[in-house]
Amino acid sequence: MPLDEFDRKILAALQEDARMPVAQVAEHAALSATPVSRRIRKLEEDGVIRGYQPVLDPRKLGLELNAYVLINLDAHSDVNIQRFESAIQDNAYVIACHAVTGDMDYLVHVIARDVEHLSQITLKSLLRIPGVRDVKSIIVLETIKPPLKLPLG
Amino acid sequence: MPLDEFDRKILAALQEDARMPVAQVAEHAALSATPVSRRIRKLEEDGVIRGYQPVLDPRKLGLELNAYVLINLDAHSDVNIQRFESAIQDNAYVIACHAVTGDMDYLVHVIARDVEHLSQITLKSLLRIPGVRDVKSIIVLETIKPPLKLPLG
DNA sequence: TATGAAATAATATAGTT
DNA sequence: AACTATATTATTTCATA
Repeated sequence: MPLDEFDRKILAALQEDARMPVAQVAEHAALSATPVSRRIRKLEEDGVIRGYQPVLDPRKLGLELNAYVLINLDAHSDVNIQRFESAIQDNAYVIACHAVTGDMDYLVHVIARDVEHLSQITLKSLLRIPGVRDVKSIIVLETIKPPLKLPLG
Repeated sequence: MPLDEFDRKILAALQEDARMPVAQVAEHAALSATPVSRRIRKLEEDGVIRGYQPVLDPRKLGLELNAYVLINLDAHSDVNIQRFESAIQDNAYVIACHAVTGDMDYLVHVIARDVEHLSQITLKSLLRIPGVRDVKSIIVLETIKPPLKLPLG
């Protein structure tokens, strides 16, 4: 079940364009369509490919502001953690969240329409989650490299 | 050219599964296949949909460790910035990078096989970029919410 | 100007070797 | 794994609101 060179070439091609026709993926992998089709299905079944997503332009959706918000809880009880993580799941403007090392507990990726909207999300949603002590916002000024591909080497 | 409710429903369906058949997207949007097909193409042409990506499981690719690395430059000359950003583009394990506010200049999302690999990336690649003064690593312990969807409301 | 239904074209999948 | 045949699916055409 480990990936071979064909699988890597297939994944690389799909990372270029997940809607690329199988025949074209096959060219990239120096294979014919049939085995590529079967391999893609196997990669899906094995959970290597978890799904397919459109890459949307946040600006075209009116979402101009990205921020990374570091959050601290005042007590790390199960209830607090449960409540925090559930509030995070429910907030559509929190597009990612990780528990992290260091003096802050969570790193939260927030996307917002503008500064006022970010402020509203921070003050009215994040800071009001019970157990949240402190938040520090890192605001994105410019995206140098957008998150698109994973390394396959 | 602003998005209407149909467009939002279409985008929401595609965010569930970008390979969903047009007929099925059409059901979600309470429309028939023809206009959905045309609307999707228009969304692509307008740059709202920038492309399509497979969602890969990093663990299945042997990438077990995520880190957010904050980086400081010692001088903000054009050369330094140019050199830094170009080095970032060339590094496949840097999967995203933003210029940010605060006392650090950049927030870099690194994905690595393990702690040793992260250490190697930090010491042998990032810290060796000319102009880099300081790095602070925030290591991801657990992903609470994986980055998948953008809010469409 | 945008839709829906039907016809056509493109593409993916299954069977066979 | 490839070739061929079949089945899905997408797109175009055309009539219409």
